[in-house]
Amino acid sequence: MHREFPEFEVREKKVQVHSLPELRNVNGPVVMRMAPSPSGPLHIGHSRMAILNDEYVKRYGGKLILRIEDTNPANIDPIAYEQIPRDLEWLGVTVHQIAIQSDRMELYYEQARSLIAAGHAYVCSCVPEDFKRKLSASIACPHRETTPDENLEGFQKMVDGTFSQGEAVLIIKTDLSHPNPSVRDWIAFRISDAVHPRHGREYHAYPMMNFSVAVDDHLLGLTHVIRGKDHINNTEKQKYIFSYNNWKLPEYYHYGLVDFPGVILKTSIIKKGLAEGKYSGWDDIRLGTLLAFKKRGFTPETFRKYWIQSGMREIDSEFSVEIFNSINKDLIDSRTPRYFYVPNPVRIKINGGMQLSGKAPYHPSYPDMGYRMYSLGDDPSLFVPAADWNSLPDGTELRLKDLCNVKKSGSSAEFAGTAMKDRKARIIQWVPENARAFTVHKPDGTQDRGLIEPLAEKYRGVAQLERYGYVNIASEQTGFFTHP
RNA sequence: GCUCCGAUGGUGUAGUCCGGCCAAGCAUAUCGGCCUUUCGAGCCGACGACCCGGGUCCAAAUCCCGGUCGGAGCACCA
Repeated sequence: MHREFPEFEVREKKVQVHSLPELRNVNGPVVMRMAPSPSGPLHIGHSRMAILNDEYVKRYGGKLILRIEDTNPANIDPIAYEQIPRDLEWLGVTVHQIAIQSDRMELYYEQARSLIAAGHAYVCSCVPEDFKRKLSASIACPHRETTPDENLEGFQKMVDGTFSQGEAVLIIKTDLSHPNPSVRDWIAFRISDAVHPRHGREYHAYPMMNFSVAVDDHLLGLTHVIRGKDHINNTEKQKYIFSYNNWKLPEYYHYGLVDFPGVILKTSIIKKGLAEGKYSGWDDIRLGTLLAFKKRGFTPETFRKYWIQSGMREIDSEFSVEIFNSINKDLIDSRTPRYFYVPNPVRIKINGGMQLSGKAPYHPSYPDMGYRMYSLGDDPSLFVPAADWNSLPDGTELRLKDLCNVKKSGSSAEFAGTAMKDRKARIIQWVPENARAFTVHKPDGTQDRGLIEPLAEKYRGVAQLERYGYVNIASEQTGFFTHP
């Protein structure tokens, strides 16, 4: 359109504003929560729930409650009580209050008694198979007609340990003809003999998630609940508790499930691997834990950007490593120094050179970061990547980056000046003879062994190893691969 | 099987509630160009999508019906 006067063309750069939709019914501050089960440290899957809730609390003001749902004593790893808050802190998630469910047992008992007294719950001692059979046929079990007094007495026996594991459960009456059989008369309490890491054997009757969640969502004053789609049916069940008590329902949102191809997230698998010595720890970089991403040098802001960009719709999706890496690269690149690393090195001698010296910027876009200077002397030897060297036919001219041109001649190289003349020549990295052995551990469990330039010795943190990738340098000899 | 939900380019999404400004925006990937002593960054360009079939309407990605495909849940896990 403005071809003739391109300088007058006003180009408005559209800034991508990926923001989350407004929540319904926000009147003043919001109260939200995240509720991981304490089976281990948080992984990337949890980070979505944490970030989304945190984003909204920060947008509207209010508070975010971390609720640790430790009501199944058989599935608790004590490490979680400490590690989950640390993981959240690293993510930049602001937790205003922590509620540990196993410390709130009396509240659940109280609510249970009140529902029993009102005739909304009953103690059932049917064998599970019978119970299920009856429910699927929409038939009431005989215990459903027990009087509130008898049920209160029965519940007391569950609580004080007169009944033992498996002998009785407390059931919430719902609707026996509900189309979804799992919503019909669901279990609110069961008895567990397992030792609870915080309370030992103090309690026998433990609330099921649907009961404690409903009670807490109300008592803690939740205004909005954001959680995964896998909870849609649970929401349905929990609504009965709200309705029996005439409690105001929070606004519910359920985001779609994310498939993380090839990422190891399941705590059961991780624990098995840890026990077998297959993984070095919860931060083993083959895992999808936040600890592992941290170790690889990812910045927490990457998680936030990624999940905001993914939105909150109910569509299931596949996690895009590509986009995740790209976000991280964009965030870290400008403050990441450059170094030379030569994986699988081959030694070459440069003939005909004079006093060779190298001068390479720490960051080409930021000269103020300085330069790496190397004096190599006459006819020096150095190392280059075998993959590059061997793929070039004899006689090819190539450039050793920030050093000089050479012409390949067997296993040595003829000096070919220092001027940039052939812009098409391949430019490769190199390291001097006194380079150090350096191993890069990669998330697929493999390692690359090679040589890193001496000036990287003191550096710790993520560096861009030119033409190789971003690596979190952890020690003089080892680094963890971040991404290409 | 039953209940519920969803479907926009290779990938991730915006738009769908309240139909028209959407011959569909952004990001990422790929390809090409510029720049650059990195296969990094930056800039420019190209590529590429509304699941299918009906219906309503002046007008449908958006509403309705049917189909297909995919997902979640399914009862002493959370």
